[in-house]
Amino acid sequence: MKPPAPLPFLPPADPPTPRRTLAQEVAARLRREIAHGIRAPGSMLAEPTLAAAMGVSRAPVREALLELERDGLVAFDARGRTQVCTMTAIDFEDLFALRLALEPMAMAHAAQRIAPPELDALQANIDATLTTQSLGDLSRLDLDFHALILEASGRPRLCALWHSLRPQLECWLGALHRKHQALTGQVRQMTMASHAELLQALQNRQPEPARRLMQRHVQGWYEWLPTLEASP
Amino acid sequence: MKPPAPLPFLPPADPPTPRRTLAQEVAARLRREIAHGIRAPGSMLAEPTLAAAMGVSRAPVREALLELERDGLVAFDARGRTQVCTMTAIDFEDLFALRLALEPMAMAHAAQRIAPPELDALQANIDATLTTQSLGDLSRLDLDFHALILEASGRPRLCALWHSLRPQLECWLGALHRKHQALTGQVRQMTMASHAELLQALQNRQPEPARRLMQRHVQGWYEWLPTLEASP
DNA sequence: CCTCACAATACTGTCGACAGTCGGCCGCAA
DNA sequence: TTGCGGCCGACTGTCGACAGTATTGTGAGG
Repeated sequence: MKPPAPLPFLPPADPPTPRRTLAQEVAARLRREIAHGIRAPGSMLAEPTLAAAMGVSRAPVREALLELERDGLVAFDARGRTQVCTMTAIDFEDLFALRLALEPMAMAHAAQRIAPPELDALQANIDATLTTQSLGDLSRLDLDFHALILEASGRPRLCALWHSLRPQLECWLGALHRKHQALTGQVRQMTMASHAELLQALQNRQPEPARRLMQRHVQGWYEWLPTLEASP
Repeated sequence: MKPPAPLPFLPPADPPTPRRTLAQEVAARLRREIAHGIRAPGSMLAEPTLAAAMGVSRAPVREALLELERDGLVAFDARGRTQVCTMTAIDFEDLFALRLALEPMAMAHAAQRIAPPELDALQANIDATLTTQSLGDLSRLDLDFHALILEASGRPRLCALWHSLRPQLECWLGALHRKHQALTGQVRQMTMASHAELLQALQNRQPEPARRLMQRHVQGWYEWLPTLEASP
């Protein structure tokens, strides 16, 4: 049917995971909207309304809402209706307590088995941090850095658990950043210094010092963030 | 309209959560079938087949499969088809490493804030353990005991993370138990003794000793289970 | 006998529709 | 004016159907 046409130039051809389903797109969009505060905590998400707004049927929307519930961004009431979760100070503590349990462990594992390409990716992340302009980009790179370490730990469930917390972290940090855009430079400085130390610890390949360093790093954030709240 | 009829006898009236949706029932059934080994690891789960087998349409089945994926019992390939996960020795280590990170932390929190009704529930669990006949019942009560402690910790996310691991634990323990029914008595003895110690530690309300005890308890199981494997 | 092309099959992702149910609003009566 | 009852609307849970696509079996040809 087609003329010979011997691959004029191969099309974009990134078949690894272009498997974007509508449900995933809806979920990604809702995640962004929640993280950006467009969907306020406590507001209801009705399936027909969302479906109409996004030009799809209810099926992908329903699937996306189930995914957001897994992420802890929305909750279903007894009658199945969906509501954007509200983050309290207790949730904040809870979240960081879990980071404090999971990330040092991942760091110890990663120090034992990390490979050069992964170290390069971490270095690239630090380099990219240099040119960020907004706190939004900065915190995305920050979480990416930690995600790389989790993946380098080689523990799939550990990694999965951390990723199930990430959307809530993004949501929390997003709310924080909308109030403190002015601090970008200072935060970037802190982040880069800490991450460079973490990278160095991974290169040294000693699990225990690496674990302790990550413990201090997360603890440091945990103790520093409330000071931001106190001084708007 | 009605004659006086002063509440002849109030109907079953358990409106707390009879909100069983078809998707939840399908998910529960599939979970059981996977834990019991009826759905072998690696076997495919096609939506139309399952829907026909259970007498429902594809919609609840699809929702149930998403839930099972969240539980880590099934996985989707690149084309969206569903496959029962296979558990390897690495997965086993992974799972227990996470218990070792989460449960001692929960134990420390629970020791500080547990209330009498929750202590009673733990005692009732230990009592129920006395009359169990099968390893299946035994491990369900065992996991219930730990779940009660997680809930008593008052950290919703910590609890949610642990619950996301539970189906995999049930699956693993189920496979183990089908091979070692003979050991029920011995296992019951060990479990009851350990759980009584844990309950005592909670009553003492001291976080650090409680944490260390739970650490030893989980570590003990982690080191004991492989010896079961070695001596069938 | 092996290989290649084609047809038949099977499954996923998505859509629109329907029944059941609950909350809210309006009107009516005391 | 206030309390009550019935009607309307909205939303969820579920169903059946369709298009697109990859897989498998089959048959023809070398």
